[in-house]
Amino acid sequence: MAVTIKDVARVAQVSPSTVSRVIADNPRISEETKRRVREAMDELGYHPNFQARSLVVKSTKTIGIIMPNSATQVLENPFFPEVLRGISLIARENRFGIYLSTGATQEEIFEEVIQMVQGRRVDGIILLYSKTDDKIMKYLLDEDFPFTVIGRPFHNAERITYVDNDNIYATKQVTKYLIDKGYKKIAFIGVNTEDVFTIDRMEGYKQAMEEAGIPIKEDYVIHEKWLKENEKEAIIDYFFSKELPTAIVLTDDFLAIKLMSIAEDLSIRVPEDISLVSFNNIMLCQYMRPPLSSVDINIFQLGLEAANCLLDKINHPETLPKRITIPAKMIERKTCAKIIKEQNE
Amino acid sequence: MAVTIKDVARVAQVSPSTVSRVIADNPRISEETKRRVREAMDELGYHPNFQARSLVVKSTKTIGIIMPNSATQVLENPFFPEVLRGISLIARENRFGIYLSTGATQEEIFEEVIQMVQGRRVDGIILLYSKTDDKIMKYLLDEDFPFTVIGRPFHNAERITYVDNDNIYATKQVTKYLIDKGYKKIAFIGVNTEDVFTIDRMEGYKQAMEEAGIPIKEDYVIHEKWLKENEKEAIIDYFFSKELPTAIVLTDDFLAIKLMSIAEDLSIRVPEDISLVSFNNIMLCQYMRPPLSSVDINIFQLGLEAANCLLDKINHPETLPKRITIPAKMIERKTCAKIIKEQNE
DNA sequence: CTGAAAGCGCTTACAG
DNA sequence: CTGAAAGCGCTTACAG
Repeated sequence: MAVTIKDVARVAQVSPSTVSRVIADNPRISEETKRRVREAMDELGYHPNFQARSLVVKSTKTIGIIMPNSATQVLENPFFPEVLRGISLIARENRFGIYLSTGATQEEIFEEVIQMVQGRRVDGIILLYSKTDDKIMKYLLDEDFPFTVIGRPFHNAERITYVDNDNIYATKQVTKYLIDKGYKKIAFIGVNTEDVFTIDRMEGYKQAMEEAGIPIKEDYVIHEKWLKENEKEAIIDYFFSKELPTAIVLTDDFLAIKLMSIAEDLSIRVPEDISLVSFNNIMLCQYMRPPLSSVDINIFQLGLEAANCLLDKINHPETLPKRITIPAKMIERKTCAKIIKEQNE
Repeated sequence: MAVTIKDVARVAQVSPSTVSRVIADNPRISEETKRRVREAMDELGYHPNFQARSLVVKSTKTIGIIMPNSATQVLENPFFPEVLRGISLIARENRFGIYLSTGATQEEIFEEVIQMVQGRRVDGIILLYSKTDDKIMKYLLDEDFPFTVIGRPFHNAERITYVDNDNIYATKQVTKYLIDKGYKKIAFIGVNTEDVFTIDRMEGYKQAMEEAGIPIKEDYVIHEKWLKENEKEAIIDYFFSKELPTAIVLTDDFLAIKLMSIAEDLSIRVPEDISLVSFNNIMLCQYMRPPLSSVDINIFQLGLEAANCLLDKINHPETLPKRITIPAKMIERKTCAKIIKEQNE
């Protein structure tokens, strides 16, 4: 059986209370007995039992991380490991552990969240995504449980601490960049009604277009599913059924990479025939040919700050909700042509 | 404060013991009182406290996952999310939670492992990697703590349950495939002395070459670092300082993708001038141009089986160590030329 | 400076 | 079929 505080007490010839106090390095214990107790601990190979400690101090020193549902392939995206790396850094520095959700559907995940908070498995939660329709945030808010979200909450944002890029602004800038080069036939690929960040990015695209006085063609705003789920043939048909855009803003590098491969098959040249800018700046962007221009959203930083905010909330429950904005920066590579001049039809 | 078993007992007019028994669905409790207790639980919104339960039953219902150290960029690799998806599936089915390591260095990770097992934070551990030099496995073995590894343990393999591909065999097949096409100047990129799987893959390469009677040129066996860490210029120099291989086996898709981009810059054509096969078959392979031939190692399955084995070990501590081999299968795409005939120099 | 006692929220023999 | 009691391994007032 594992060695407990009692065993140590016996060997060190003190009471269990005293052993507990030297673990906490209580200043009221004499150096002499601290030494003796520590010796005993080493001798026996004592390690405190976490469960027991948690039970009495009512803190688990672990943070729960809710991933997007693993049934989809969102996880193929390097976003996830990178954000985890940021969170890990802070967790480790503060000696917190990480407890991960495993649910495959929204419903399962919701159940897990309830388990985590009611079962006192974690001290706080980081939501790795923000959906337009999600019971979790509301639940957490109602329970007044510490949490933080990566992305902009669709509801109750003013009551929630979250960290996000300014997606509207960033996409506006990117679109402007294209407009300034002279493009007018600019499409936007990758909205979906569930993910708030895609909605924000679309909004930024629209604002830039409007400010430039370029009318937005409805079939230039394209749902993420269209590129993700369609067979190559369907996409090709689409491309040839209407006037091709000359530049495209995409919400995700993966979409851009898929599109580039299709373009190549169709002998549509990037950037000569069509310019591309996407988001996330995954490592692979630089290895594409041509190398892909992409907005670096600082995923690591997103995770790091989310963890920081959460710990802050856990340690100071009264801190007010706040928003942290992580800068995003376009990395120019070779998928956008130089200045061109385009007629508006 | 959270509602406890006592609160439920009071409302349902039974003893706490009885409430505990209806939670466990003990058959000795009458349906009538079960109903009453459950009503009380619903009414109060009762959820069992996990810490307390763990403490007495001495089981945490959570498995620890040890990731490779997050200081490096290994995590950029989609291997990780995918293996996690497999583990999650099994964990969830068995109502186990997942506790994740956060360490950035080998030493930190080792400390964490000790915490996990001594602090009774987890019931068992899955090691996501196998290194040639690693104290963790030895420690776990000495402690007789349930664990499972993904990859082949370099030491004590006969005493450890692990799941792996047959990397030697798989690489041998791939190399043979190239040899059968008529290649002789075949290089191997991506060994490193730390990761057992790269050593196994190199071994397979060597065996195939030897069996075909093709002498192995030393500078055709190339360390992973060479491609990962060098600047483009250094790599270019290297390529032109010696006779170019006509085919290359790479241990990882990322290496292949990087190499393809460099080749394109040098106007070395794939597959006309140089054929390529790599490992992992990440989603992006199909979007490369030309689409990259790669060995599908079934990452999801690797995770799933590792979790299965671990649960088996947790539930039946006496089960003997075993090895599970997950099949690997080369997905032929367009990076290997058709039959050619090559002179051996 | 240190110890005895109570308690965190559960489970599980033991008894009836 | 159900309850009282002891205990899991800790921490922390309270007392001295």
